Amino acid sequence: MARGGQQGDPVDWVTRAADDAVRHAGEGKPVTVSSGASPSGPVHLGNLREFLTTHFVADELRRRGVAVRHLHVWDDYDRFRKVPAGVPAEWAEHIGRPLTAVPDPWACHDSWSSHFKAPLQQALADLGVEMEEISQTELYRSGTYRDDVLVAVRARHEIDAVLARYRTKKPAAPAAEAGSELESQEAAALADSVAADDDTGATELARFPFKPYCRDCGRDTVTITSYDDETTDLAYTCECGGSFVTNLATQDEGKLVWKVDWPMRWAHYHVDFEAAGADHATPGSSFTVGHELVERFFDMPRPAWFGYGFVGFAGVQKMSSSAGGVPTASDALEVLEAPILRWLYVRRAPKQTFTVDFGPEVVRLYDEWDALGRKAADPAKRDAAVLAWERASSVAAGPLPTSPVVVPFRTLSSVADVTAGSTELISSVISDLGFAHDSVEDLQPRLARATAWTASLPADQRTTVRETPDTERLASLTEDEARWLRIFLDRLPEEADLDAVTGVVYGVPKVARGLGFDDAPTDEVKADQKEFFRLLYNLLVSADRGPRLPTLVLALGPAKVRELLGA
RNA sequence: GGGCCUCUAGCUCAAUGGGUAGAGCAGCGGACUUUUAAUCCGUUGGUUCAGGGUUCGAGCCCCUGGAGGCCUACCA
Repeated sequence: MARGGQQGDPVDWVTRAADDAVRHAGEGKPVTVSSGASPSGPVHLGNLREFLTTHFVADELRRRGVAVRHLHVWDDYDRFRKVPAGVPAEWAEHIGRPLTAVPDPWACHDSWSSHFKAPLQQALADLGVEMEEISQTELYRSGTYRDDVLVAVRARHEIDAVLARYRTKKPAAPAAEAGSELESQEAAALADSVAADDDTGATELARFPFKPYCRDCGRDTVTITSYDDETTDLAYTCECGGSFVTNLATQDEGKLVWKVDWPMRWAHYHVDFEAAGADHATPGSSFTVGHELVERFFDMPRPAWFGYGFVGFAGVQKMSSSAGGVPTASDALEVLEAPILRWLYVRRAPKQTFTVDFGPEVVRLYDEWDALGRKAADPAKRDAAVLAWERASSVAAGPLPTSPVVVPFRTLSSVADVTAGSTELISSVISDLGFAHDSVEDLQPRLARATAWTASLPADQRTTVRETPDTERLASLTEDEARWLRIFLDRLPEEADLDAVTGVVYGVPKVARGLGFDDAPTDEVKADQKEFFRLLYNLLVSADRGPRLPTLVLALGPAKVRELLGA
């Protein structure tokens, strides 16, 4: 179909993934797409791809009228692995406990996991992502997976055989090949692995697919000592000294190891599509192993899937308020409108890596977005790029909020730069620049983004308005300079009027040379203008150049200008 | 060892199941009463890393090679 490139709707990766998911579920059946993430730290823009990739597929299905469930699994029953920088060393005590059982070091949430979930949940709401969140802690604890755990435990030998196949490396070619240091390390690891395989009892239990959290100390620092298939009693000892027996059919005190947990979950919820990060998408990794496990032991075809690439960051200045120094979705939303952030993730093929740039590129990004929006208004121009715009700017339920009056981001940020952040003043200057609007609200949400972005720029890229007059400079004015200032102050209108101010700014040197305000400038006047402008920049912003003077003067207001010019 | 991504204009990057290689910046020319990372118009500039193959047609698909980057490799 769609030959000749004539008609036919544009197609992108989302369309194809949605097709795959429908095929997997069966035509006409409800579709389940799933994402998963661990709240072990700040959920950064790389992790966001997990949520958004899945969301776009779910949203496409909703647009088609398909019954779809976007299931988001929080891996909050995973163990706390290490104490990150910036967290008190005492937290080492919690290593080995589930993330939901670790206290929040910042004391603002009820647990470690909530602390990192909460900001992301807000960001996702802003991004229009609707999903059903589930907590592995709650589900494991409530016994939801009991039967699935028993299935995995009964099949543990076969499962281990599968896992072993993926982890056993092919014997490295003759050691005579000398090889690098790395290779000899691998050889050593291989030897260990082979030796371990020869071991029977202890090793087998060491690879048990279910791991309990210690009933006493709550950590997973346990060693399984026996398991009885008849009674489903599992005995373990813990490094804390405890020694207990838990029953897999009646008690819920642990979880499946994660390579088994994943396929179990696919089967339990009948997941039709789940994307995987590049780290998981590699052969022999969790995904490929999981695919085999879900089909052989949980009796379900592997979900449709693809791997997605990583997200890089650039131009991060004062961004990234959260711990870790990596920008999060909330950080990005400070600067980017929600549709634009969505656009970054939908416009590229999933496998492609891309970089989110918080520096000067932001301006261009907004310009391109606005240009694409204009193109999208013409139905005849609907192509893949427009399709990406549609996916980014709205969800099945409707469009995401946009600024009623669209002003170029560059303009907003420049004005914000010189107006010390007062939105009323910005609004007024923007009006004077020719963007009519009824209230500040008409400029939102873009204005707030522009203000935040401008504030994040390094000082040398910003304009710093003087707080007090430059008395030294004022005391050493040349004769011409003094005359210009006198004329300027004399003529400066009290009303904010861009044309009037422009006239004065350019007219001063003319008057000084005996010409009229509206006379054409002579070469001498032009030279004087340069001098005069520099003087004004010196006195207003301590620089030789700066924003266009009429707008700068307007932005500062007559009172401030008079003060800085020594009136 | 296995896998993935990237290589396109001076720079940063587009080109979404093959159909005339495009933008921004920089440069150059011009306009504007205007030094400005807040104006407009025009314009220069590419053997798409190399070599083969498939095709009426390849930046795109296949093979080989090169350079750079990333991921993964029993207990995450």
